[in-house]
Amino acid sequence: MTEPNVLALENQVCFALTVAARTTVALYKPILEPLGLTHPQYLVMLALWEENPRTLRSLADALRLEPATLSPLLKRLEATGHIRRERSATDERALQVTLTEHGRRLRQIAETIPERVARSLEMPTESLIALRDSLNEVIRATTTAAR
Amino acid sequence: MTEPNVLALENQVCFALTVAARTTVALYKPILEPLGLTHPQYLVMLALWEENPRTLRSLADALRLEPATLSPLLKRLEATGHIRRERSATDERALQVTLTEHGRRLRQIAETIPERVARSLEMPTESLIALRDSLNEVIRATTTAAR
DNA sequence: TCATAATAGTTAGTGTACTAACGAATTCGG
DNA sequence: CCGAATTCGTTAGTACACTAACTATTATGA
Repeated sequence: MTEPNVLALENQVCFALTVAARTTVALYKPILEPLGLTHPQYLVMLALWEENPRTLRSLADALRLEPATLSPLLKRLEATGHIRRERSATDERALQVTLTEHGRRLRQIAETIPERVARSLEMPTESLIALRDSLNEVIRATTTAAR
Repeated sequence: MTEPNVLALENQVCFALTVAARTTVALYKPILEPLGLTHPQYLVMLALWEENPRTLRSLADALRLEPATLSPLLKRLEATGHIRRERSATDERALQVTLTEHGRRLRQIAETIPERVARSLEMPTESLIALRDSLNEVIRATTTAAR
């Protein structure tokens, strides 16, 4: 019995994690391109389809992103006509993000995306749900540890 | 029984995947900082500790990165004294990457990292192995689909 | 009330990661 | 053996994602 190599690239969860994230995002690229969206922008749209006018801070919390990361991302979404950015009337500090008519309409097309992606992953639905739950466990552990 | 929202952010595997990758990489940051390494640079070192003089192309294949991504990354690793970059004697096109004495020595310190990270994830080893295997399944599906 | 603290975004700078276009070296077919 | 195709890296340009430092606004408390 040989000593397992704890430093072997293929044994690292973090390596599998970063590669899987990259290749999965790449899978979305040709699907999202016709909608004029990148993958992070698509996640912003998902958050807005759930709750429509919401602040940058609210989006940053939901997406687990820093406001500084989201800021230029939202400017691009405004430039492509998906959203409007305007100061909140009640709190001048807050940036209110609102879907445009175009942005709202895109939802219908987007509704077919999850199934198309799941199909190309060629994994049973239960496996994908188990994977998602396992990833959420990782997220919980990593974000509480960072406190 | 309500219709499950297929577009809900929390239901997306791709969202869990990107967040988990980001938060896990963030976990490595304070650990790798004393070694003068970022996380992608650490992965390069893992690949080099497995096989020492190897070409940029070989590294790119092992790390699943484009040569264009790896190129500036290797220049930084050379600037920090972890590796040497030189043309192969047998094929002038190939860039041979070799660990420096410092780079080789770092391996001993690095050997404690996987256990430290696994501990802070607070997940049983079998769960982590299952997660890694599941991620590798995703990688296989996404990369063969891209052919 | 008025200085101070907290909160919301923005900007600047660093480091991946990708595609596309390119130059240089090698290989291969005729 | 010589021109075309292939292969190997590099460069340029775009887009995230982060930290740190900053402005502006609102809330707090002596």
